[in-house]
Amino acid sequence: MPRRRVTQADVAALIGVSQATVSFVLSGRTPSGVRISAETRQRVLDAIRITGYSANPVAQRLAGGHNQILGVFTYETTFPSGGRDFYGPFLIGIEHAAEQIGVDLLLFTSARVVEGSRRLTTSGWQRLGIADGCLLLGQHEEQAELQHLLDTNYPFVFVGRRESEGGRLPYVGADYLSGTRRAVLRAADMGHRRIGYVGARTSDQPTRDRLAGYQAAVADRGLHPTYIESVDTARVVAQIAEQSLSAVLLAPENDPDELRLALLEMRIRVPEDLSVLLLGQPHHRLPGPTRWSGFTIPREQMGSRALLLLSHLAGTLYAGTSSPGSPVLGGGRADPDLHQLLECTDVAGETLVPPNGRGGAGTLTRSSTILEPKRTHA
Amino acid sequence: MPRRRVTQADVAALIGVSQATVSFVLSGRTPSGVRISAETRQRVLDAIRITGYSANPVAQRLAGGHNQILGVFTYETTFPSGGRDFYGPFLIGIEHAAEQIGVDLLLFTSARVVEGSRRLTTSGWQRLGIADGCLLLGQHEEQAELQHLLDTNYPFVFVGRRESEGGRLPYVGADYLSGTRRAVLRAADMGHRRIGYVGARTSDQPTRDRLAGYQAAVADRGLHPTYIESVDTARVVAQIAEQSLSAVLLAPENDPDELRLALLEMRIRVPEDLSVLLLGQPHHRLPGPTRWSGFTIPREQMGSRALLLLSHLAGTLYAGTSSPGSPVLGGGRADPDLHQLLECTDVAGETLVPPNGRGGAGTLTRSSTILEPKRTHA
DNA sequence: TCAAGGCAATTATGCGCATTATTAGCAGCT
DNA sequence: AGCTGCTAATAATGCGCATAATTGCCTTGA
Repeated sequence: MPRRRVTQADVAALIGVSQATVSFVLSGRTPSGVRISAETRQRVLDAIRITGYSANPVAQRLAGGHNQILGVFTYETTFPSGGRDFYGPFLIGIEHAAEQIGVDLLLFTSARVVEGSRRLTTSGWQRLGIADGCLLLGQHEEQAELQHLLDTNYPFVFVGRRESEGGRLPYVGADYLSGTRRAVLRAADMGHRRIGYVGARTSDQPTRDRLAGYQAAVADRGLHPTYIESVDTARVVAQIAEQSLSAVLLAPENDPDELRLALLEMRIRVPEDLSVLLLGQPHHRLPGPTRWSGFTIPREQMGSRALLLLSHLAGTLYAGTSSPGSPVLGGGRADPDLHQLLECTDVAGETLVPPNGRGGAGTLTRSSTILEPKRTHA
Repeated sequence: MPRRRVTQADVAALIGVSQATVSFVLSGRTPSGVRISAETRQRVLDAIRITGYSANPVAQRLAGGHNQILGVFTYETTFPSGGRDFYGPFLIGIEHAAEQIGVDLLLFTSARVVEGSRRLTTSGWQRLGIADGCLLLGQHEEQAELQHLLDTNYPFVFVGRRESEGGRLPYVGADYLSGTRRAVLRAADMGHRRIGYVGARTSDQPTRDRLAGYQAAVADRGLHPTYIESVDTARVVAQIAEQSLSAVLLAPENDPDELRLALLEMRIRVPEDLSVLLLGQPHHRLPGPTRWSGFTIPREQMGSRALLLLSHLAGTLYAGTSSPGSPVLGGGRADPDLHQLLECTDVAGETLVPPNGRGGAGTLTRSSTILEPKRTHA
């Protein structure tokens, strides 16, 4: 057993052929009119088995080939120490898919951190090249960086929907829009008429999608939209009371447990006085005992689907020595859809019930005692 | 701006020197009597700044250098989907350290899975070479594989203690032994005389360490050791009653909440009738509401310390263009300790109280009603 | 008998960098 | 002048693989 790793040259020498022949057999491709006889091919394969040869991914990559490594770039720290981790579920899916298709995952943890989020600067850039392609997770991407990505023709896939001119950014996202829409309809069908939306007024895609879904569904049912910006919990509670809402949709940046407590202080019970629908898993802390109604994002599935898509785009799929020779040039000339939207999973939960007193709001008396919040809002 | 990435040759051409000169300036090393004048060095550095050059990690590695990539090999799936993840906390620490020292993390998710655990087979083997070194996490390692690792002189570090002849396996572990010892002493100092140990009878290092700690502490205090093997919860409960224990140490493979419930069925309340000390975070499911006494493993710290150690061993630490030229050959000729044991963190918790009726066990009447368990044990 | 053409493979080259071996230039000395 | 010794750099090589360019051989047709 040689201490040095076995190379294609070793394999070739063993059966008296050239290194190039081994390479051709391995890749299955023969770009320049090269032919390998069935017999030679078999001898090479045997020699590979005997020597236990396995390609050096580094050399493969340097020579312009693929190396079965896919990158994962997270704009924020991948594994946050405080509270629940946001990327965890995605990574579970990603890892699962990676295991399935036999690729390694490269986490770009070395990227420079600017203003709390990682950046794809020139230096970070070069490092991407190690992998055949890269998954991008997080919200803080910059336009310039994306442009660069597109320009270089490097395969990448966003986890999470990304609108772009010409639909040039590939992504695997969750369908917040129809999820939110269904949430509204569920409440409406149960008799709720005053259904509010509580969330941050940011311009990220998920927020836009949720708002669009809310708006559309409310219009559908001839209801009146009520937007509540969630900066200060006390304020949110006050507004809910003022507007005598009987149900609210809660964007995931809210902390539902905190809100519930604050509501309780104002004698508004969930769900007896107020139904609550969660639009995705809350970002904050660990889940409490409450089974919130609403929907969840299929994060694991998003992760694995994204990796699969990326793998297609990167052409990282001839794996073993099996298939005859799928074309692996270009970038994603095959079928996989560049824009995949996954359905959100509705959760029945226990916080959606018919409106109080079966009439609708029944909140008039309550609201009168509540209009002036005791808390000062900083 | 050239579409192609900037290479050392480009930088060199810009100021009219050779590619080798650039390489020398970058690495700071001059193995064979090569000298670079301060002036030239400065010009090179300027050119690098101007062009935005950044090394190609792939080429670096192929040419026998380091590439600031450290591998992470987990014998089990890194991100388990069922229940709580075991590696998570380690990874948090690992990532944090990686970010600090500016290295990327390579997850070997492509390794073949044999009998439910990943293997470092020959093929998996080759892939390790991509990284400068590798972290190993998990219990299912094989002797042969480890031998191979040592033979090839590839830098690696175990997360978790590993005994080995000659102490050749580098690791960063938790001091289960003294942690367990302290747990016993805490109970004894509170008046407990009958302190049992509940755990699996496996031969892994943590179990051996815990048992050693238990044994030593019990002997210290002149107590009698009671070992209870945890296969069937009902049986465990029965034995606890039979032996009229007033406190038990619970190895982390037990599910404390489940045990507590089972105990309750036998009218044994925790902690009134039985004090319980947890020897590390339970492997199973999410933490319940109970604040268990005992200790926790500093998993995050283990992760980051391990990565730091690995980084030393791999010589992955000249980073920027700063230091004059630290020796980077050999393997870990510096100070970092190859065997690091981290102290476990004691947790006061609410399940350790003085023994019932201040006398010791006070369990005689209780045990008589309990001796025959109602459950059949499969 | 010789060119044309297909087959089966080989040789050559380069990816970007680290590193060894080598060279050019010059001062100081005998 | 010629040699040594020193500084400051360059040229050359190889890592292991992918791939373009090329070669040798054999069959076929005229």
